[in-house]
Parts: sequence; structure tokens; C-alpha cells
Amino acid sequence: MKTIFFGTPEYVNPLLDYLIDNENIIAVVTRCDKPAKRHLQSLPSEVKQNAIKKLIRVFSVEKIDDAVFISNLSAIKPDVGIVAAFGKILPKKVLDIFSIGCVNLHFSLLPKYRGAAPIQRALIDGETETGVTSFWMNEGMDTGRIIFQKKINIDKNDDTNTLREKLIPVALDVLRETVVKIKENYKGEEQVGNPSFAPQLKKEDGKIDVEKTAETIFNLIRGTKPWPGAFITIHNSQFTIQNLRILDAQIIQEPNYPCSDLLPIGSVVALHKNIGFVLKCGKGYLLIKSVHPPSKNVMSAWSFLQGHNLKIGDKLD
RNA sequence: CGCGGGGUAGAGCAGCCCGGUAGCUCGUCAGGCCCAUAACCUGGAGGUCGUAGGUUCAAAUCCUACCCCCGCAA
Repeated sequence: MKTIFFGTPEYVNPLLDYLIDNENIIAVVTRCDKPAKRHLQSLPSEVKQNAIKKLIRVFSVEKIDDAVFISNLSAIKPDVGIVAAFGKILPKKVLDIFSIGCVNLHFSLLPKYRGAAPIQRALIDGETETGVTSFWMNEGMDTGRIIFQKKINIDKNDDTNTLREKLIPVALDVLRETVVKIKENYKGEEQVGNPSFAPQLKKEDGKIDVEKTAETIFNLIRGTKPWPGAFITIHNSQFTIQNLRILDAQIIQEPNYPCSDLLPIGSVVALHKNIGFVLKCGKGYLLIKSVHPPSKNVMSAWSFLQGHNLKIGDKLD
């Protein structure tokens, strides 16, 4: 069974490694090398580096429907495509090249969170469980017949990074099971339930609305890490700091602050020594513990308020 | 040579434009106050001001080159 793997980011390498060890991987497809990081450095994707190291043929594509790429792919006459976090929708003329078909590993419980950012969106929505689903790809976005699905719980403190780490072994389980079913000629089951969508995050998605509940804001911080990050503007008596990114926070369960009732929503209502400051939200309070000011390094919220002379009553929005 | 921000005590910042005593909030150490404290008071230690040159009587500050960190593009 001639198999081709599609994937770009580093975290899918364990999946590629498994396939290389156990199946007949004849090529790897990744997105084209990114143009620049800071000073125009152009690095091959991690998956590409891994594949090269193991002497697998690599296609590095910019446009998935590139004529040269498609003819090269056709010449190989592959049987199965396995896709994980590739980042592009495969058009029909690519899918048709595979004699058996293409399978996608998607990091959500389909039909929920179809799209590019299922992990982030599940966290932002405060979901308590998620998982990995494999399905036969068709022309729609994550709409194919489900082969296998495995569920896990989301911890209250999970962020994008920790949740993804937990999902990798789950994805490996799903992959193993899926390969077996492919060989059994399994056609999958139609997706059932109400679909929801998880479009790629935009910068604007990280903006904090202080009128929302502490829990909602906390979920935003978890789900937008590491990019675009949850950010807010601070109005101090001396100056304004825009786009202060908040990296770590904690919901205050039993608030007991002398000024909390008098100050409006969005105010700093307390300072916690050596930890940070407390923000009054639309409902509840959030203890900010770690921040990243523009043009600066990451620092504890306590350090930040030392340097900027943040006081009770200062406003955030 | 893509654009911008930054490097000053253990942490976070001000001072630079306009050259002239190293400053602020915290931490740390010692002492004091207190039933007590992360609170308050007093005092101390701790700096090659990123590196190397240059200008000057005098450079954190002005000029030149270089190093390191961060953001922008997903």
C-alpha cells in the first residue's frame, strides 16, 4: 500500500515516524518553506527536515494544485494519503490521484470544530472534552465519512500547547486503528450531529473584552496561546500601554478586595505581592500573573507593575 | 542588506533630545516598631550604563561599527 504523508508543523513528526516504521511511506508533502523569520532566514519545515534525514522523498509545495506537482504525484501512483495539520484543503484532482483515497486526522470531535484551528477554538469556547477524528477526505472541509474517533477530557488549565501535547498520543492511537480499518476496506460512517466551525485565528481574535466574564477571558488566554495571544490596553496615570499580552492568569474564586465594589469593570482592584495584579471583569475577577509588553521580553505581572508603577484604580480595556 | 522596538544593581523601569554627583518601585542584608505581619520606620551592600573605537576638560547621554533580545508577515 503506497502511502503519502501530508503535514507541515513539528508536532506531527511522531505520526510520520510511526508511519515510516510501520507502513510503506513513499513520499512526504509539506507546505513550501516560509519566506522569513526575522532577518529573511528561510528554514525548511520541521517535517521536511525529518523526512530528509530519513531519506524520504519530499514535495515542498506552495500551491497544492500546481501542475508539475500533480503530474509528479500521479506518476508515483499512490494508494493512500494520510493528512495531518497540512494547512490546505486538497482539491478533487489531488484526491483523485489516490487509488484508495485520502484520510485526514483532525484534532476535534467531528462534526464539531471543522476547520483550521480546532484546538484553539475548543479552548476559547471552554469545552470540557475534545479528541481526534480520522475520516475519508472529500471536497468539503472536514466533512467526510468518519473512520475512527477517540475522546479525551480537557483540563481546566490546559492551553493550546499542553492540549496539543496530550492529543499527539491520541492521534497515534487513532492512526494505528485507522490504518487497520483502511486495510479492512472500511468505508466509514456519515458524520452525525450539528457541525460547528473553527476558522484560523486572526490577530483581532486575541483582543480581551473586560465586559466578559473572568472565565471567558481566561479561556481566551488559554486558547490564543501562543498566537495571537490575548491582549489588552492599560491606561495609567502617566501613560498608555497598548497590546499588553497576557500569558498567564487565574480566576479568583472568593474575591475579598476592599475597593472591588467601588471601582468600575476593567479596573485594577488589587495587587498581589510577588504575583501580579487583579482585574475586575464583567463577572468575577482575574489575577494576572504573566505578561508580555510590546518590544519587551516576557515578565511576571509583578515585575511589570514595579516598572510601570501600576496602581489600584488603573484602567484596562 | 524588509520594517520597527529594546539592552542602565538580583527583577522591572526612569534618565539620553539639551554631555557635568547613578535615580525610581521591588528584592536582598542589618537594625527599629509591633501580640503579630508579605504592613510601617531607619540605615547598608550591590553598577565594566550590551561590546569596541571616536569627539570632548568631561560621555549612560553625541558620532561610528559590531553583538544579543523582542514584535510585525501565519
